[in-house]
Parts: sequence; structure tokens; C-alpha cells
Amino acid sequence: MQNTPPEQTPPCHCHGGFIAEHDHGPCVNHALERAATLCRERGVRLTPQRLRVLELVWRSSRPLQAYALLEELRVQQPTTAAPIVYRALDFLIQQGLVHRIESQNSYAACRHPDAVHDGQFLLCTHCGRAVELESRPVSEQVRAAAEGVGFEVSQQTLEVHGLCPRCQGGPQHG
Amino acid sequence: MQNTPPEQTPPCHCHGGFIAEHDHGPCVNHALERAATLCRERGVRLTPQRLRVLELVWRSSRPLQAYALLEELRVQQPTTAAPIVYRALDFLIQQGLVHRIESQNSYAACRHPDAVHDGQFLLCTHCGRAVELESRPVSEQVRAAAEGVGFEVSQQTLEVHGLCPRCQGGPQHG
DNA sequence: CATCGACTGTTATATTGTAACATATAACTC
DNA sequence: GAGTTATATGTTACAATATAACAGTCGATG
Repeated sequence: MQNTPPEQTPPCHCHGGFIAEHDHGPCVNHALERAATLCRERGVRLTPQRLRVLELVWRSSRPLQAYALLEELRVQQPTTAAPIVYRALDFLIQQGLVHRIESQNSYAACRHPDAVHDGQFLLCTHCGRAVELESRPVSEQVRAAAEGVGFEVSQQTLEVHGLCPRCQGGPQHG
Repeated sequence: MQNTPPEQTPPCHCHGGFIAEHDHGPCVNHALERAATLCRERGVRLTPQRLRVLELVWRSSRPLQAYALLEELRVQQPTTAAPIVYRALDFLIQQGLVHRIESQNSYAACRHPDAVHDGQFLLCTHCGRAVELESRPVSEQVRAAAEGVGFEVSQQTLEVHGLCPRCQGGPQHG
């Protein structure tokens, strides 16, 4: 587990791979600023509620479910109800800032929201962490295979279950 | 409804592609017989309930949701309750006879249950039909990409949304 | 025929997600 | 800035999806 050189790399290792623990705060802040910029550029409104949900999703080490988010929102605002969460998630998903993990009814922050891309996740069945794969070749091959049978692709989702590097070969918990 | 498949070709076009309507009955019967054989070989019990659910899933031209299945079961047995359906589906999925479509909370018959394989579906957003892709190269490439980041794959699901050949280029309904 | 394990029947409830409508806030126009 | 429109939020109620728990039944096996 070697360190990656800090120069020219994104502000944290979050941008790829199953990684060791680290101070996640700066990554979150950077992501939120980036999201704000993107929304400004797109002329859509990243309201405080939406920002708050995005922050919670980013802070979590694994995908969150809607009602877990709801509970967290209720810490500060006990009257918050389900539609608040779902509306915020709808918006964030539309903007490509959050992905929905279909097989878990959960929601994960998108690590590279700049370019629209397909949802591709590696989901560790042991520690519950999720990592975005974002393999362009896979996307392309899927598209080619679909077009090969005359299917016009608009969206694809890939969810891969298994064991992340840290959870392989031992009973220790991640 | 013959006792044994007389030749080596599959009995209908169901085995691949978005296809024209046809008499689906023989395909269903063949599939159910094949399922019975597989279960016998595996030493597991394809009970009447399970067989009934499998038949309903096969008869449907598109994936069915659990409560839709429940309604159909209730036609013959009005007291049937949700757990019946979910237990049957659990079994059928375990045996690879049915796939769950995660993005739709729905269930589709597996067209080639002989060999265990990954769930890969083309889902038409217009007519609602689903077709299994079953592209081995895609599976392999996904596995390779995952292993490339040290992830040990146990299961993968791919769901591709878009327009099937029949639903492209026109407002007519499929 | 006793017993053990698997399957089914049933009730109740948990979890996940939306409809609908009232209110509030932002953005736009004059 | 007042009026107007569109968008976002607050709130209640409920729909849709899924499971827990336990009692009863059936089937194989010794």
C-alpha cells in the first residue's frame, strides 16, 4: 500500500480505488465546491437542502439509504420528511452528482461528476464500501453488444458484487 | 409438449433477441420441463408453487413485479400472501431460473438457465420488454477491470436501458 | 411411525418511495 | 418595487415493496 505522490493528483485518493482511511474532510469540501460550480454553470440551483444531502452522501464511507439520510437530516431539523430526501436525491442524480445503487436501494456520491458517465460500481459484500469503476472500455463494449442486436442504448448500470482488496483472505472486519 | 426435445435447436426464438410475436406456449412448456430436469439433477424441489411462479414469469411478455405475480396467484388461490411469492422467487433466483431486474423491482425468466451466468438485460423504456444479453466478453471484461483494481468478483449485474428495435423511430406502441 | 428438515399458510409489520396540496422563496417583467 | 410566474419546500397521507415470526404441514429417512 504505497502512497501516491501528491503533486498533480486530485485532492485525495477518493477519486479511485479501495483505499486506506484518510482525512476525508478536504475531499468533501472540494467535491462540494466543484458541485456548486457545476450547478452554477448549468443554471440549476444547488440549494442548501440539496447541498446538505450531497455533503452527507460524500461524508459517508459507504452508500447511504434514503431513510438513513432522512435520520441525519432530522438531527438538525426533526420535522424533515421523506419527500425532502427523495427530491434532493432526484435532483442530485439528475445532475450526475449522486448515483443510485439499484441492488441496495442506496445512494453514493459520484466521484467524477464533470463528465456524464454510466454508473459502474464495485460493491464489497463484506465492508459495504462502494467504488466507482468508470471503465470507458466496458461502457463501449456494452454499447457495442447492445447495438449488435439493434438496441439503442440510453443508459446503463453495472453493479459488481464481491470482495474489495482489504476484505479478501481474512475474517477481519473492514 | 413432447417428452424429450427432438433436436438440438432451441424450440423458439425466445432464446435471444427482440422478436416478433409468436405462439409462446411451447417455449414455456419446454422451459418448465427443462427447469424440472435441472432441479431434479440438483436434488432441489421444484414444488407446484414454485413451478407456478416460474410459469407465470415465463408466460409474461415482460418482467413481472412481485405483487403482480401475487395477484395472478390469487386468481386460483385468493388467500395467497406476499411471502409465498417472495419465497418462490428466492428459490428460482438461487437456481438461476429467474433474474431480478434491480432497476425495476421486477423479475424475468432466465432464457438459458443451464449454465450459471451474470444478469445482463436490455430493457426497453418504451414497450417494457426485457431481453437477456448474456455476452460473455462483456462479463470477462468487467471481471478483468475489477480484478485490475484488486476486486474479487462474485456476481455482476448489468442493466441497459434504451429502445428495442421495434420501438425505435416511431410513436407506435409495442 | 417418529422425527427432522424443508416447505407452506398466515398475520403483522418493516422498509422504501410517491401523490397531493399548501406555503414559501427566487426570478422575471413591467 | 409590485405583480407574476416558476421553482422549491413543508406536510400529511398513503402506496408499493419486502420481511419477521411462528404455527402448521408434508416428505424423506432411519
